[in-house]
Amino acid sequence: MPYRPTALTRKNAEDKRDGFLRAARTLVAADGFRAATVAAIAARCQASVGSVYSYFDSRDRLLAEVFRSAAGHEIDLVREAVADAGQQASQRLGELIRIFSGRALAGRRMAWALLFEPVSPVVEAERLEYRRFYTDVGERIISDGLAAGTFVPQDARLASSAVMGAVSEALVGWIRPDSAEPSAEEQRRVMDGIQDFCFRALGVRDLAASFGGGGATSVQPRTGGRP
Amino acid sequence: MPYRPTALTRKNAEDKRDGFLRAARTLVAADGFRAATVAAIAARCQASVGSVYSYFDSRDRLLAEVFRSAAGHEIDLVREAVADAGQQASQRLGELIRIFSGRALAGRRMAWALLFEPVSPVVEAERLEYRRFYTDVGERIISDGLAAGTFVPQDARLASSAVMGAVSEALVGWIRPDSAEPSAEEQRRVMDGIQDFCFRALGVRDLAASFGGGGATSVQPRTGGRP
DNA sequence: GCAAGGAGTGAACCACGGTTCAATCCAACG
DNA sequence: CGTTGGATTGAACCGTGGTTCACTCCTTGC
Repeated sequence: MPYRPTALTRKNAEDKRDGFLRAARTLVAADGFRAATVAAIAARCQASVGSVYSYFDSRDRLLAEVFRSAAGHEIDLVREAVADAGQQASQRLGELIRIFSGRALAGRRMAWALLFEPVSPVVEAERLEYRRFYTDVGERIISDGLAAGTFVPQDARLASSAVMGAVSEALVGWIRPDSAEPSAEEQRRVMDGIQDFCFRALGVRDLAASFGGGGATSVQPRTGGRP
Repeated sequence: MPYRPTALTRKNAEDKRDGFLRAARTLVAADGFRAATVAAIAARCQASVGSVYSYFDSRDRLLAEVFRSAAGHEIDLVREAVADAGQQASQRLGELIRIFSGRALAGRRMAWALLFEPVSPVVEAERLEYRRFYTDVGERIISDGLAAGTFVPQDARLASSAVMGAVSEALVGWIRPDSAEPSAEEQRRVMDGIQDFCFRALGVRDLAASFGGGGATSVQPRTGGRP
């Protein structure tokens, strides 16, 4: 508020900006981007509509930033999990799939918003990048697995896309806004099913060697008995 | 136009209605549902905006009908191809995948509109049914294959969803409005890749017995040498 | 106190495309 | 011909939600 702009004013301004972002994020997590109107965001901060525009060029940019931050958080978790999973391509891909699905099932509204909700082109551009990240990570893992002979020969990029598609589509029924929340038991079954599906698709060999032997996976390329 | 409503007037009215539907469909096929504004539809029939509303309750219903008809046509083709494919579950699923992908790659704009374009809730409801059809057909085929021992034990519904997701996601990069048209060679590669991926995921056994042995598929659940 | 000027306000504005409806047209009947 | 009434017209209307901007508020420096 003084003449010279800089002081702790800077901090206050940043806090305010952050407040708007956090408010928007909360709204998105609860009811999707659709619900994050400028009026709702402002109201949640006990601020006026106009003040939002002194911190953001437009609603689109604000929402794009919300998307980037929320998606970035998911990405970090996945990246971390994949990094901690060791060398085995199958283990790394398993982590990718499980963390991705687990997070989606845990935060269904947000997952739906990030993955499926219709959004403006500006936000859609963020989404494209976001999806691309997963496809890239998947491709890298699959390429490694291919080189190591863990997977059956195939186009890594195509396979990665297909994996992401399979995961997304298997999830969408469970995270749609009007769908009922799946029980923990169901969640486990879905996640296991997805992983098994993808592992088979990639042609994972000697699963027992990769994992403890118990666990979710029941991939038996040739014999296949009932669990 | 006479007092008594029925005559060949009936036919004329139906023709007109059909004209609007066809016009809308052409617009959708060219630029998606977004482009099918009431004004554009009317203009294409040299009619006025208002006249559209004497044949349809609302734009949404009109577009829903367009969706249903376009999607219905696709469904017929798939149903037919699957029926002609014989008993083998793997063959039937192969047809489903190949016809679906082939059609999408041949009519990219329409495929994008039907599968991915953001649409109003009313049209989205049609889409849900449309996707459901494919998932149902897939599930039935997979169940049959499971019973016959053609596929490895798994949840048929989940697997069907995953297959449709894998197919869709593998295609989306090629049918996005701003993507370049893939060459025939690329199209073949994509379709083969998708089918192989899905077959492996399902754990198709003794492929050579199902098919001629040549062709695209190169599924080797255990041995898998380099091509 | 008082002037300065940045921050905040919120009602008005705008864009957009679907929807309406009073006016008009016109083929068919007597 | 004159009348009838369904078909057609298209300009005006509306709902929605993002965006603007003239005005107020309030802290700071003198």
